[in-house]
Amino acid sequence: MKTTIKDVAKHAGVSFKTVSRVINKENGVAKDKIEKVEAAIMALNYLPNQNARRLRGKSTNIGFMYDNPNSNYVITMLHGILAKCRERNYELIVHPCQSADKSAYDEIILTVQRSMIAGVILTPPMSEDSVLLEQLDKANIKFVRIISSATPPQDIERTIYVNDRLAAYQITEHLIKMNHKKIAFFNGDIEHKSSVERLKGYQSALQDHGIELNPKWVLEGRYSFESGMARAKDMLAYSEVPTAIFACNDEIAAGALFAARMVGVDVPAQLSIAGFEDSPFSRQTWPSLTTAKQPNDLIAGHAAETLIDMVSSRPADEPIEHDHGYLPEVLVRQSVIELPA
Amino acid sequence: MKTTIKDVAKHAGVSFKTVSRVINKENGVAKDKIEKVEAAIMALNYLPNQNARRLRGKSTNIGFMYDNPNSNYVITMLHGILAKCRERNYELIVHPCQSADKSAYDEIILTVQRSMIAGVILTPPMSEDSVLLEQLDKANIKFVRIISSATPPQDIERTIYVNDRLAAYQITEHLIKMNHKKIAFFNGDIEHKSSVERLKGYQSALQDHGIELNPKWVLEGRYSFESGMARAKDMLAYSEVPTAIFACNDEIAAGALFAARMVGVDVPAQLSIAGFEDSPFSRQTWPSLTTAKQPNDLIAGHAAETLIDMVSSRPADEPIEHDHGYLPEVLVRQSVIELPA
DNA sequence: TCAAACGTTGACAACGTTGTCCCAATAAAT
DNA sequence: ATTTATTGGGACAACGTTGTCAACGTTTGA
Repeated sequence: MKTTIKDVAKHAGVSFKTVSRVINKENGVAKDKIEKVEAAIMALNYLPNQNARRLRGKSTNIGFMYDNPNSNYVITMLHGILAKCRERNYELIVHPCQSADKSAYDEIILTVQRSMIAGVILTPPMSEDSVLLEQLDKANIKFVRIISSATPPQDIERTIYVNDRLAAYQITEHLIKMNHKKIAFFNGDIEHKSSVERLKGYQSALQDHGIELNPKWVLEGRYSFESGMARAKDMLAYSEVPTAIFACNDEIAAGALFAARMVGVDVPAQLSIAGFEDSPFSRQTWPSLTTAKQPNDLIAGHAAETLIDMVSSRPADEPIEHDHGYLPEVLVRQSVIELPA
Repeated sequence: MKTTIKDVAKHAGVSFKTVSRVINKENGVAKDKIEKVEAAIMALNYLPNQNARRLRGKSTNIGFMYDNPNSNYVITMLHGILAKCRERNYELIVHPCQSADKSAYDEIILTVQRSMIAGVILTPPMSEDSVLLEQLDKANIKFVRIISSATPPQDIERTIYVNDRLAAYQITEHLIKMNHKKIAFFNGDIEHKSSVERLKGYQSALQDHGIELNPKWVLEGRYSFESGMARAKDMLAYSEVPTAIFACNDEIAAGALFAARMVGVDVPAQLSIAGFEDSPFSRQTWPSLTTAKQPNDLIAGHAAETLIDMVSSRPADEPIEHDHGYLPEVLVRQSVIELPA
């Protein structure tokens, strides 16, 4: 038998409404009663029934929708979001989905409505699909999204952005400073904005350092080990082989590493490889991967905070500045070697 | 303005209770009315308010508590559980925790009570902590746990078990069949029952094949890359070096692989390495790891199903047979080589 | 001294659903 | 024809909370 607000009221010798006031920190309750009520709450180990609360008032659920095969990314985001939810006493509905199947969108919207979710957090690639965003707006569902962008997006109040372009620029620049001039780029899924951004960063770094881009060395592909392996195998059979590969993420880099080993090319002695994302295994390959680390926990926390502020309709404490978005940090490890000048 | 059950009733020309009956598939409603009500539900795009439902009736939340640093494991379990939850119309509260900090237990129990969670799913290592289990029982919280065991546990009705011992036996046997006789064992966290079980499997495989166990080759450690690397570095400096390593999981194996490469030992030519768990990266190391794959999605789904049956207090459809628990499957890849007989 | 104002408190309705009960209409049995 | 089951469906309470409003006692100002 659960203890209810009325049990507390009886125990404290007040009406149950007064107990409600104390719980919700409304003002207009005498101090001695507050103490009595709090004592009663302690004594009875009372916990408000969230369902009743939600029935009467507003929803305190938010959703996390994702369509990303990378476990590590998802878990990091999840933990960042959960931490904020606990802090703010919100509950999280986790909802993995396949955005490939566009009928999934209806299902998402249905889920949101059914679960009385106040708003959702979207991550790439779903966060970049304008069809989905429009549908959400039409269904009047609030959301905060995380995207890849080099400049503040228009809807900055509900968008957290990560400056992949600048980070890719820095990685490329790092390769150039190590005297690499023949630098290949292995792209990820072209539908992901991050891959486009990373390519742009690569391109402008080359340009700024007066290195001509060889289009044969810019390879399309996917964000997968297999893609990296296949592209590297192709490329290593070229008549002119680059001295370095900038892979759009660590999986691709690991695939390239694997292929290099298969055909007997030594990394980094004969070929340098850089990745992106700082996946856990990037530290554990041989050689370990030079890569860029994204502060995903911070990003997720920020997104959750923004969403909760939005749906609890109280003004955000102090709008967090985003002058340049979140900037991944370059991690120098062993897979890139310096060439003689 | 949300549409409620009464709007539907008005639209269908029946009382709202009848609508409730239709929704809950209670019998005692004429067919024509059922059709009318269903049409009205469609027309108004009505969705029952879950909070009101839960307030009146039982909780439809279950919890997933975990304390496992392995993202891939967690995500796989999560998805297995979520799939069942959707099917059965339950909601999942995800709750990562640090079981190291024993005060976390109170917090878990508090969370369960606050969120009106009907029951929780526990994974190793938490699922093996008798203190936690006792506290849950005392707090009258239902749970289903997943553990490592070679025989059916006493509380079989709320325990799903994975036969790590037999799988480890099979991996070891595989090594023996490849003519390895000097086989080292790199253990994981000794507090995890899985590591104890895997060690036992290793031991009895050796015994059954008349190979004497060299205690110097059984090394304590943790379930981590660093542990595998350190142990391998130590071991490769021994006067007598084994021809194969059976690592308690893939991370350890990857660490050993890394160390071998560091000191110039060729894998698999000079040293075979087998892992355990089939982590995604185990396919992507060079050479790819021979390992054992656990059917984690099935296991998680089974756990969720068992728990939901338990808390919805309806007898399980047909109790699923577990004669020997779930058996991981040996995956032969490249990191183990056959020795001349 | 009385009225107005204030701070404090409680009675009651409402949220949207499900469970209980009971009544009406029909079918079956006498 | 009358009674007895059986079925369908409605009225109402209940779940545990918050919002609204009125009433209370006390202080303040005229």
